[in-house]
Amino acid sequence: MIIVINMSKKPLTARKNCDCRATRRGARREAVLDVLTSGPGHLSAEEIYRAARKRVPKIGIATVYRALRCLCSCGKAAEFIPADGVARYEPAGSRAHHDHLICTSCGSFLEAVDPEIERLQGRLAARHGFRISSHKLEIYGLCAGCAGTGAARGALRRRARIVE
Amino acid sequence: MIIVINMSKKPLTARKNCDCRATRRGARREAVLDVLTSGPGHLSAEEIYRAARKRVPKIGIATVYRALRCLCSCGKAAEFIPADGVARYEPAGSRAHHDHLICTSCGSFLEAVDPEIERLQGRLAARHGFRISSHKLEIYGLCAGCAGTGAARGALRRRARIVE
DNA sequence: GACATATTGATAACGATTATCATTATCACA
DNA sequence: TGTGATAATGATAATCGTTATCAATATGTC
Repeated sequence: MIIVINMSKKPLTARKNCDCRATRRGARREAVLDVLTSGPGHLSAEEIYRAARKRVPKIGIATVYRALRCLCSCGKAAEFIPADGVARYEPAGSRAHHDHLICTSCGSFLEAVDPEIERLQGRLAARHGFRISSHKLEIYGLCAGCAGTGAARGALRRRARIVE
Repeated sequence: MIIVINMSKKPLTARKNCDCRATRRGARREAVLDVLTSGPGHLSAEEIYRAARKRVPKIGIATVYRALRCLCSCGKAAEFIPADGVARYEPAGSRAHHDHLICTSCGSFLEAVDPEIERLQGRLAARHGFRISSHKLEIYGLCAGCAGTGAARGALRRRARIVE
């Protein structure tokens, strides 16, 4: 009997001592990591693909997905999935855990963390005999820029379609 | 000029005085709501579809999705999307807001709420000039039942595939 | 150089969800 | 009680982000 780990789902634990085989056609994976660390952050795979093609024009979208999975599994990148279900990626490892404030008007992502909230989550879990491995806190609303200036109309327009 | 709200995305605000047209072929939507309120909760659309067919055998999956969207938009149901990206639904309206503790071993969902965490989220957002409209807190880990008893192996097995 | 093997790009496949469309049931009204 | 208007339905095609497949290619080892 052979047990094959189903790699279609990302492994939960990070690989140890993985360099994403940087010396073996590594330009691709280094390019993806480079896009992550030099870009604005919170990019989707598609956006990363477009940026990476400027560095490695022949790179394929499949390779980008493979690189992202590899980078995530060895802790160099982190994935998170907001309410629209499209995965977004950010550099990790050297960066601390944080939560996200997501603007429903302009789509911007703010990073924030409140140590007290983190601590209370542990307390909440303990109250239910639950052993935390990770958590995800996403706050949706209007960012400072959009909250004042006709943001509601902007948000509405984004959800409406003009016919004639 | 006619403005058509794009119904392909669920409206953010609940419809007012919507009875989901209960008197107009309402058996379908009532059946879906009935599955939601009588079932174990946190069901996927597919699971709701299978349960609803026991009540209305000829119901189609598209109608289930339509009913869920309608029920969500008028506040009778609530949708949330965990890390696997598959939407899950629960009855709403009479139920208070809560967060989810999701067991990565057995897949069970616990509901919990900590007023202090809720309050601190407001403070965190205010610190960034952010106006909250909603939030999503999901805590992943092992539930009380799985935390002790060989849960790690169970979780691994769920992610593995037996070949021969 | 020759072979084994990891990586790649193109593309097919996948799965959850949504759109389309002809059909059917219900409503308002005569 | 017809009758037309219209909303709801089921079957199914389409969509879209993501993953699997597979032949081709680049790299490492001997």
